[in-house]
Amino acid sequence: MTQTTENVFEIADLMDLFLRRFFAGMHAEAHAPDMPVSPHSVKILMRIRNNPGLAISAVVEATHRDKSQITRAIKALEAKHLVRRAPSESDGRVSTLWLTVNGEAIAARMEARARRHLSGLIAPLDAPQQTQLAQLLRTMLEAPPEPCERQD
Amino acid sequence: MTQTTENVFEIADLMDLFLRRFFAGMHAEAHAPDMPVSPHSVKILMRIRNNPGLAISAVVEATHRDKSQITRAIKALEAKHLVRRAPSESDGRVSTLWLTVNGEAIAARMEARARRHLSGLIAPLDAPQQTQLAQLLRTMLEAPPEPCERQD
DNA sequence: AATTATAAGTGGACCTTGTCAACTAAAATG
DNA sequence: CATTTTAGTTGACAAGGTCCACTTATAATT
Repeated sequence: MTQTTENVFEIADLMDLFLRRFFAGMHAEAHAPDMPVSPHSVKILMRIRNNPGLAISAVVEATHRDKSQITRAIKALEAKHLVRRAPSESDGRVSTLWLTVNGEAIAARMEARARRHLSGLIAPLDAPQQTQLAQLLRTMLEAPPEPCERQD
Repeated sequence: MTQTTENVFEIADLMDLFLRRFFAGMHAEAHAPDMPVSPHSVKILMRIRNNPGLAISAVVEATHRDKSQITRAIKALEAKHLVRRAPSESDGRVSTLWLTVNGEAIAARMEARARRHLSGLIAPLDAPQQTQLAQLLRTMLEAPPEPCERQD
C-alpha cells in the first residue's frame, strides 16, 4: 500500500536523471563549433520547424515556460538569423515565427543529434516497452479530461 | 518501426512537463513563510535525512550535479542551521553531513509536501501502472550493468 | 621516506534558465 | 466608446549549472 507512494520519489529522481543525461548530451553538442544554440533554444527551434507560422504564445504554452523567457530566447535566435518573425495578418498583436534557411539547416542537424541521444538513452527498452512508457506518461500527464484509449 | 523513434521526443517532453509541474508546486511551497529552502536544496536535505553521515561526494553522485553546486548548496543550508557537517574520522578529506534538529523538522515537513504533490501528479495512474512506470524507468536508466529482477 | 598521482572539497567567474512584476499595444467585450 | 483581455516586451533579480584553478589529504609509486 505504502509501497506505491515510495515509487513516487523514485520516479521523480529517475526522470530527473533521464533529462539530465539528455541535456548533458545536448549541451556537449551545442558547444560544437558549428552549433551556436543552447539546448533550451533547440527545443524552440524544432517546435517552429514542426509548426511554421507558430505564435509565441503557442510556444509558451507548449514548453510551459514563462512568456518572458520565450520572448528572449526567440530574440536571441533572431539575432543569430535562425528565426524570422512576421506580423500576423489576422491579429496585430501576434508575431508568427518562421525558420530562416540557415535555421532549417541547424534545426535539422540538431534534431538528428537529439534523436540519436534520446535513442541511446531509451535503448535498454524494447519497442513495446517504449510504447508502454510513452502511454503511461501520456495517461499520467494528459489525464483528467482525456477518456484515454485502452492500453490492454 | 519509425513510430518508436517518434516516441522518444514525446517521452522527453512529457518527463519535462512532469518535473516542471512538480517543481512549480514545490517552488510555491518553498515560498511559504516558514520554508526558506529552495526546491533544489530540499532534495539534498531529504537525502541527508535518509542517509545521515553522508559525504558530500555521495550527494554529488546521487544528484548528478556538479561538485561546486553541492558545496554551495550545503553551505547555504549550513548557514540556515539546517545542516551540520562533521569531519570524517576515517578520511581527513571528507565532511560528513547531518541534519540539525531544526533541519529534521523542515525536512519532514517538506517531505510530506513533496509526497503530496507527487501523489497528485501520479494519481491518474492506478497502483499497478505506477509500479510499471517505475519499473520501466528503472530498466531504462539503470540498465546496462544490472541483471534487473523480473517484472513478470 | 620522498615523490607522484588521485580524490574530496572549495571558490571565482560566468552563463543559462527561471521568476516576478510593470508595461505597451492591439483585440474583444459590453 | 470605455473597459477588460490577450500577446508580447522589458527590467531586475534569483536560482541553477558549467568550467576551471586551487588546497589539502589520501593512495600509489619507486
